Amino acid sequence: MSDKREHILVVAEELFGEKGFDGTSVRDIAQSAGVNLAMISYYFGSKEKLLEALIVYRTEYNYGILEELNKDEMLSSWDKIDRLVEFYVDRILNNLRFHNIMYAESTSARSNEIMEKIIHIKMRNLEQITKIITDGQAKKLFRQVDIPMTVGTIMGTITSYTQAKAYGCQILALGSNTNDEQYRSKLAPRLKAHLKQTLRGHLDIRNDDNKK
Amino acid sequence: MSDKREHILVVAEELFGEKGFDGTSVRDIAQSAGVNLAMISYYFGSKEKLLEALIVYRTEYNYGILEELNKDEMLSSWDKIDRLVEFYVDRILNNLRFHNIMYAESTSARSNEIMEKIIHIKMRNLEQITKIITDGQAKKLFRQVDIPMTVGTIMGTITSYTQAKAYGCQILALGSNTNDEQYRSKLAPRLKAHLKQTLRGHLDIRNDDNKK
DNA sequence: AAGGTTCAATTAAACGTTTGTTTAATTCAA
DNA sequence: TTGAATTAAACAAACGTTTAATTGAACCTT
Repeated sequence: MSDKREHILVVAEELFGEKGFDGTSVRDIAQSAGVNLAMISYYFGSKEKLLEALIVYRTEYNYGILEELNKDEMLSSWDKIDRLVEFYVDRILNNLRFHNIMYAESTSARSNEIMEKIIHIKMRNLEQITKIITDGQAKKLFRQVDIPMTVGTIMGTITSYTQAKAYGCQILALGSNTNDEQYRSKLAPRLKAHLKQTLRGHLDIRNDDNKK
Repeated sequence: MSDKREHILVVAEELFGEKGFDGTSVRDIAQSAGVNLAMISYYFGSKEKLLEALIVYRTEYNYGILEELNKDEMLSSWDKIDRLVEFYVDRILNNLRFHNIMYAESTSARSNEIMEKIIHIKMRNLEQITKIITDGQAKKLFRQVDIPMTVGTIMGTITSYTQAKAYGCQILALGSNTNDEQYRSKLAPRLKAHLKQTLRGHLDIRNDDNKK
C-alpha cells in the first residue's frame, strides 16, 4: 500500500473517530491529510469505500494474536483470562479512534458490506473467547456462564470508558484537556484490575451458587 | 408541551437513533412527522436545539425511580442489586433509540451544553449505585470493588447488545428482520440473568480472594 | 545519451444535490 | 382585528463526486 494512501486512512481514522463518519467531510480529510480533494475518490472510489478500506486495513493489522494465545498450552485457563483482558484493554485503548468508529457503525448500519465485516470480526472474537472459557469449564475451573453475555461484559466495560472520554476524565480525576495517551495510561490499569477481579468472581467454579 | 412539539421530538428520536444525528436531515424529520420544514426551526430554533430538547424531555421522563429504590429500607442490598439490574435493563431497552443517541453523543461532543447534560445524568446514576454498593459493604455483604468500573460493567454489558442489534440477533438466533419489541423480549431476560450472576460473583464478600 | 511516448499521479474548477435556516405571505381561531 | 401557527419558496453554504487539464517520472527507441 502506498504511503499516501495509508496516510489518508490514518487521517480519516482520526477524524471519523472524533466527529463521526457523517460529521466528517471529504474536504476535511483532504485538508488534514494535505492532499487534493479529488485524491480520495481517486484512491478509494468514494467516502464510503474509504471507510471500508479503513476497516480492512485495521482489522488485518490486528489479526492473529488471539489465536496464538489460545494455542499456548503452557498457560492455565486463569492465565489465559488475564492475558485476554490485557490484550483487549491494550488493543482497544491503542486503537481508540478506530474502536469508536466501529462502535458507531455497529449502530447505524450504513451498508451491508460494512456491517458484515463488523459482525465477522465480532464473531471471530466470540469464538476465541468461547474456546478459552469452555476449556476452563472442561478442566473444572470455571462454572457455567452465558458466554456471549460475558463477552459483552468484557467489551462493554472497556467501551463504556472509551466512547465517553469526558465522563471518564471526571471519574479518573483528569482535566478535560487530557490527551489520548494520558487517558489511556490512567484508564488501562484500572480497567484491567477491575475486569480480572470481575471475571474471577464470575467464572470461578467455587463461587457457584449451588455449592454454597 | 404542545402535542405537535412532542410528536416532532418522538419522530426525531426514532430517526436519530436509526441514522444518527448527522445522518438525519431536518427535512427527514419534518416529512416523517408530517409537519412543514420550517416548523422545526419555529419550535426549537435549530436542529441542535432540537436534540437538546429531546435529551431534556427524555431525562425528565425517566427521573426519580432510582431514588425511590435507594430509600426502600425493606430491601436487602442483594435485592437492591437485582432491582437495579432489572431497572436498567428495562429502562434502556424500553428507550433503545434514545439510549443509542445518548451514546453516540457521548463520543462526538457536539456541543458543551449537550455534553454537560449527558455527564450530569451519568454522574447522578453513579451516585445512586455508589450508595447501594457502599451500603452493602457497610453491612459486610459486599467486598471492596472499583465502583465506577462496576457501573461501567453494568451499563457497558447492556449497551454492547443495544447498539449492535444485528450482531445481537445472530447471538440470540433471531432473524435480521426482528423488530425492536421482539429483540427486547428475547434480550432482556438473558441480560438480567447474566448481570445478576456476574454481580453476585463480583460483589459477594465470600468470594474475596483474601478469604480463600 | 537524447528525444519521444506513455500513463499514473495530481490539480483546480465545476458539477448537481442536499444541507440548515430564513423570509414573506397566508391561514385561522380568538 | 390581532397574533400565533403554518406554508411554499428561496437562501447561501457545504456536501460527495466528476471532469478535463497538467505534471513528472519511467520506459522505449534511435
